[in-house]
Amino acid sequence: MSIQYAILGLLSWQPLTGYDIKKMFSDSTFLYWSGNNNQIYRTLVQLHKSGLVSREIQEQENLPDRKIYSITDKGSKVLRDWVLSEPQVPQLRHPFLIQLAWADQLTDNELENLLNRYQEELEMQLLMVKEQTERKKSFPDRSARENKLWSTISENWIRFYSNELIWLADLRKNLSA
Amino acid sequence: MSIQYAILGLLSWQPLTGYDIKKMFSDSTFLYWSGNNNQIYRTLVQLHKSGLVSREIQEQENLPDRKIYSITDKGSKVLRDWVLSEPQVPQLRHPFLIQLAWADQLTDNELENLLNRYQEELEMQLLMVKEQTERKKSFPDRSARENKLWSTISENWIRFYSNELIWLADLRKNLSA
DNA sequence: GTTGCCATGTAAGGTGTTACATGATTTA
DNA sequence: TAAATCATGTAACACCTTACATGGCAAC
Repeated sequence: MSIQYAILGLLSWQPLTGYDIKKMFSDSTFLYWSGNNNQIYRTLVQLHKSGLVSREIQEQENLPDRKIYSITDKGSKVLRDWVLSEPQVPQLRHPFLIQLAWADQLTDNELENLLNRYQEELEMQLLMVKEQTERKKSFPDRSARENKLWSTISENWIRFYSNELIWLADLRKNLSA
Repeated sequence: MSIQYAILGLLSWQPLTGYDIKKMFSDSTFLYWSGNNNQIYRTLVQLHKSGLVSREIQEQENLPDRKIYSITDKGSKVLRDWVLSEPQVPQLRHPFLIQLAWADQLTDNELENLLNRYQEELEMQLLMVKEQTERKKSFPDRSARENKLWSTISENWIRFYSNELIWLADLRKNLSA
């Protein structure tokens, strides 16, 4: 899946500039792209070319013009079709498991050290996601059902890191047994 | 992280051809690359150029020569350094959450249908990972500690999909409440 | 007689990243 | 006076994927 549907989704709420979108990406965990300029600005141009978004240009003094993008009817339809399309299972890229796979060459101390460092990383991520959920002001509130959906999405990430910590604790137990 | 350390890891067990490696990738969940030719054969050439692997060529009649790659001392060192390097938190690409994020426009029926299809996908994946763990003959057994590490790695994937199913059930409860 | 396995490789393109570039305004 | 924010964009390249190409052998 490419970034374009995520952008269409954001625009389905409100008109935004590329800069706004970029910030929303980097503030959000579940919109998992880095939010780099290259991709966002190019995608917006493409969406505009395909008629899925419209563009209003606001001139500014001493700053580049603001280009405010809005979703079109066609864009809304494409978004809806995508939302109804075949759900994909999450893709997990887990380099740490690959490190572990060949970690038998390490001493017990080195291995323990590795596990400790991984645990720290996880705890940091978990904290970050929790904070994000608290703030969450970057996105507007909507219907009751939408609020449920959104809080369940945050919950998904929190559980992911929590479960990973549980798994890690079990790994320690298993190793020392 | 790129595919090269995974390949070095496989070669740290035994000499292999590109074709062998390709099969191991496509048989394995946690080596999460597609195992396509282009990447594997090119990476092997690069590893060879950098002196991290050596290559023995076995001629065959009527078939392309087998190129059997083995890890070198230098390669073993590089692998070890990588295993000891800073663990990275897993990268989760979860397009379904993005679908859900904009799913408020759907009717209750459409949403339920979407959740059902996602559940089916998850159950299929879970089955596949479990079967893989049962078979698991593609990789040789080693020390007791290594066996622990490997079974914990499989366990990580099984839990991931199981937890996702639990989360999905909770989402249903939450929506109907 | 078609499918799958063995074994190599190439072509083309999609998707994503980091870093570079500009330049005024506000904040610490 | 250094950094962050606003706002656009480009360059270069890393990584990964699907599909194409060859061709013999074995199995069903």
